[in-house]
Amino acid sequence: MPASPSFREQVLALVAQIPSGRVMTYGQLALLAGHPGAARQVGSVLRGLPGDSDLPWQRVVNAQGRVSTYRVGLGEWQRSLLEAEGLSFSAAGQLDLVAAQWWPSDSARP
DNA sequence: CTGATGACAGTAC
DNA sequence: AGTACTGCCATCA
Repeated sequence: MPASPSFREQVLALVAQIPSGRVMTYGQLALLAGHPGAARQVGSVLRGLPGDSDLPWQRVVNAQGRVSTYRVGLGEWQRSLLEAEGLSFSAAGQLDLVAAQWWPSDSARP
């Protein structure tokens, strides 16, 4: 592992801490990773993850509370996983971030 | 090193 | 409300 944790390592570490039934946004992960505004890189990191990764990458959604999968079909799968964890999606396929968004106890929430 | 890229976010219309 | 454009910033060629 690199001596200085890269942005990628930080994001992966944060995603690994997301408990079941909760989600985090890309911008939030970027902020907690120490690089506010780098939300796009968070997506790039998750994009490179293998499908059988141990990381709960499916619990990462965009600021709108919707899944931003880069591949059709994968979004349906991700949505099913989140619903199985107790999350509720609206008719538009969005979930209530106010109730579902999770913040590490280490960080102060707004 | 420079330019292009992108699982986003915020603002404008 | 939904769509379009811009800004941001870490990787990759």
